[in-house]
Formats: sequence, structure tokens, C-alpha cells
Amino acid sequence: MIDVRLLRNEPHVVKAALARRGKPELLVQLDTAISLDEQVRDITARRDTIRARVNELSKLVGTARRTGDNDEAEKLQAESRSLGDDEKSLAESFETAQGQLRDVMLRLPNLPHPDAPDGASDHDNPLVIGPNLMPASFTEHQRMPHWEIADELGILDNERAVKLSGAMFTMQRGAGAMLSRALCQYALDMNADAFEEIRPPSLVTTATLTATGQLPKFAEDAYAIERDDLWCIPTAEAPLTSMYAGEVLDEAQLPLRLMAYSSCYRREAGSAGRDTRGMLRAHEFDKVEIFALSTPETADELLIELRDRAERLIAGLGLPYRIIEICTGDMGQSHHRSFDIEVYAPGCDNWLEVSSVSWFSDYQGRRADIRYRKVGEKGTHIANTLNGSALAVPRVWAAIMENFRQADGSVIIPEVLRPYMRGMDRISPQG
RNA sequence: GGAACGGUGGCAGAGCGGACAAAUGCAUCCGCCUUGAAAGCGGAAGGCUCACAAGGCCCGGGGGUUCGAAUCCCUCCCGUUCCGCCA
Repeated sequence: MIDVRLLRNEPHVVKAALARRGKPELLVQLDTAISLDEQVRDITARRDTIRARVNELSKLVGTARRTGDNDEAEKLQAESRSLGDDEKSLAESFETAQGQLRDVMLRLPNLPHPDAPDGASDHDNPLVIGPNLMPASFTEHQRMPHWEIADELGILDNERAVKLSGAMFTMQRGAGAMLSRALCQYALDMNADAFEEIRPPSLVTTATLTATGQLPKFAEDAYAIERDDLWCIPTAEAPLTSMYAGEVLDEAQLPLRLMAYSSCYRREAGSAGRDTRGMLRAHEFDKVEIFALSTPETADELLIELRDRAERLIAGLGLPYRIIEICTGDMGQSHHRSFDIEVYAPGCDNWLEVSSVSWFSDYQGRRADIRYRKVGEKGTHIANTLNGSALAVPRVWAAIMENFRQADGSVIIPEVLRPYMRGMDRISPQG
């Protein structure tokens, strides 16, 4: 959530920042929020005046009763009773206005960072690093899509996955399954120097998914388990971010770095029918997420640290990649500043988004109510959150197939993964 | 899922219709004492809203009763123990 006080005190600043996202309807919502906030404050002031009087009267009633002045007590009670009715109706209008304000605020996106590049769509995302590790040319045997390669190798069985779970589910087997697990283990080990490993729950409450921004606006994209009022996590970002929800940390604890392997569940409501073959888009996939809680002062360098860590993983695998920065028109709702790492897949002839690293300023911290206290200072501050996919398995898996396919049809396994592959150095066609 | 008992400040724990933002202990901070520390003595100190003050709100969440609720009632959630079920 945007800070209501900022909205109140410097609406032009918020307007200008939000305008950069290029969606005029947001400015309309902003005006709605401003006028709702005025309403709420007006009602609050009136309601609190009445409450103050009721509190005062109640004390006087107590005194009167104790001294035996029952007539006086009756009189005061009558006055308090009638004020009570006014209070009740004001309290109702307060709830209504407050609820409306909250709903609008929860749906308003974050303000972009001043340095985030302007742009209207993904076509305007500037290249910031690379392309790196790009070979001079690709050979004919690399020009096969990974689903065909995997089929030859017998390591992907999506037909049976569909039998079990329906369209857009995948199933790896044999060396393919092992490769998925190896990628996760590799990503965790490479970040274990600074990140505490967490194994979070995969099902979370509505409050948890609201804190990160998936709810209420993007409910269609998440799997809901209505009977138990739980949601399947679309990313480990959700449980990691809310781990410290409602808590007040000491500044000395920051930055706090966490990482988690988890399965991720996405309905892909807006992308049904796209990328239905292979591993490019699935309802369930594995990912290792890295996460940090920080003060605003250290957040910008942490963003680069997370991005460097994600880059190191991809470079370590020897895959051709580039890094782009997300422009204001293409940014996710909670994002303040964001980078994507893309890997080139010669078989699909496409750049695949394999990692997204973002800074959320205090947008999620405020929703989750994560605060910290500075030493010797009264009061609290809202923490900043940052996260990134260290490694999203399926697309990296696909890129390995396509980049490292040999003339004989086998696929070389990157060296860094071999310890996790029981020493296997290549996957060869069966029979 | 059933039963019993619980949920109060950083922690422990009292209060069980009115003077309660809430005793007391521990921890914290500041003085005094001391060469320094400990002990001892004296004092300070919750969060949110709010430009500030005033005021309001916060005793697990929500609702109700009442002039007035931490305290009574309803409901939900969570915890502990026992039973049931079960990787």
C-alpha cells in the first residue's frame, strides 16, 4: 500500500509518480482514495468527540453512584444513552468509508522508483547487462525445441501429467526429474553463505496473500482452497514476506536474508493456451526464492546484490543470458524497481524470463505490518522488502536442453550440477 | 473431529463491571553510590491514529449487553493436555 499520509500531504507527488505507469484509470482511483480519506477523517473527528463525552459522562455516573446521588446519575445516563445512538451511526459510516478506502488502497499499485526507466510496455525495457556467454553461432543440433529433445531422451512425460492433473501440468522422470532437483539444490547451496534456508508452507491464508499484493486484485490467478479458506502459494515470496508480519524488529536485525525452495502454483488465467508444450508455462513448478527485509537506506544495494546472485547462478550454468530493467509501464503492481534475467533458448529461438528481482519499497511491508525500531528512537518504521527468483526451474531446465544438446542427441550437464546428479555428466537418448 | 483448561505489556503474571494503559517480578534505560562493576537506592519507559496538542483506539479477532467491559454473553481463531485419526 502507498502511505496514506503521503497521499494526503503531497497528492501531486503521488499523482506524478503513478502517472508514469501510463494507466489513466489509476489517477481516477487516486482521487477516489483522496476524497474517501477526507471523509474518514471527518467522521473520525466527530465520532471521537462524542466518545470523549461518553467516557467523561461514564466516569461522572460512577462518581454519582458512589456518593449516592442517584438522580444525578440517572440524568447523566440519559444524556450518555442518547449520545450513544449518534456514536453508533457515526461508527457505521466510519466502517463503510474506511472499508471503501482500504479496498481502493489495496488495489492501487506501488510508486515506481525515480530511476526506473519510463516506458509503455515490455518493448521499452532497456537492456542493462549482456547478452553474455552468447556463442558466435548456434549449430543445427541446438535448434530443436526442448520438448522434442526431452522426448528423445525420455525425461519428460507431460501426457501422463495431463492424465493426472489436466492441461498445463508437467512431469519429469529419470534424469529429467533429477535435473530439476539438482537445480534447486545448486541455487540453495550458492546462496547459503548469507541466506537462512526456510521450508515454508505451500498453503497460506488470505491475509498472507494480501500482504504481498496477489490479493485482492489478482485472485483469478491463484488457486483457492475455499473449504478451508487457504490459497496455494504462487511463489515462496508470499510466506517469506509474511514471516515477520505484525512484528517489530530491531534495526540491528536488518537486513534479514532468507531463501526458500518451494513449489509454485499459478492458474495462468490470462495465458491459457499459451506455451502449452514443454516446460515454458505450467500450473505447478519449482523455484528457489531469495528474499530480504531491510531499511530503506540499504535497499538499493540489496536489490543489486540479489540481482548479482541470480545472475551468478545463470552464468555458472554457462547459459547465454541478458538482464533487462522493467520500465514503468510494464512493472508489476507491487514493484518499486525491477530487473528480469532472460536466458536464450536456441531451440525455441526465444529469450526466456528465468528470474525477476524486485524492490517493493514499503508497499508490502505496510500491508504485512512489518516494522523496525531504531536504537534510541521512539516509534517504528515500516520495513522494505525485496525478493528475486534465485532460480525458476522449468525454463532453466529447458534452456539447458536446448543449449547443451550435442550432435549425437545427448545433452551435456553443466559441471556445477554434476555433484547433484550422482556424477552424471550427460543425458543420452535411451535405446 | 470430541473434551477440559487457557490467550493480558519485551518476558512471566495479577486483575474478573467504574478511579485500569492496566499491580508485581524479571529484563531495559537514566541518575545516585563505586576506582570500575555488581548489589542497593531513586526515577523513566508500550503501540496505533495525530503536523502538534487535545481527543480517540488497542488486554487473541469479531459481535452483543451496559451510562460504563480486560472483566458478563455469543461466535470465530490460536495454544496446552487427554481422546480419536494419521504420514
